[in-house]
Amino acid sequence: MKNFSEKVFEVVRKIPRGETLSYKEVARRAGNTKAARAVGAVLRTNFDPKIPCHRVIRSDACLPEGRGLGGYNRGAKQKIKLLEKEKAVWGS
DNA sequence: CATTTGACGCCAA
DNA sequence: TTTGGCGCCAAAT
Repeated sequence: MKNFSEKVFEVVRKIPRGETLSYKEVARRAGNTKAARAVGAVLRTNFDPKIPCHRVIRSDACLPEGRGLGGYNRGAKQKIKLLEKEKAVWGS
């Protein structure tokens, strides 16, 4: 049994290239479906290039850019760029 | 140790 | 359909 943050790191690390998971999904895999918020808090605090946190997006990311895909410790701009580069498709 | 903040999500009006 | 409010969890102050 690991701490929530550790589980989150594992799940995010397991995300295959070109795939995207919502915070809710990651939280669910981590053990708490309602901990979507906590997932963001952990990812924001812990920097780690081994963890493609840019593949973790909001559930309502399909909405107008006003909300964006969520934040990113390296800049939301970079996050979107990476997703596009990975040919990842999330909503639409 | 208690309180506030925040990369979220869903329900109600 | 769009806007507002509530709930949940973990980390920071």
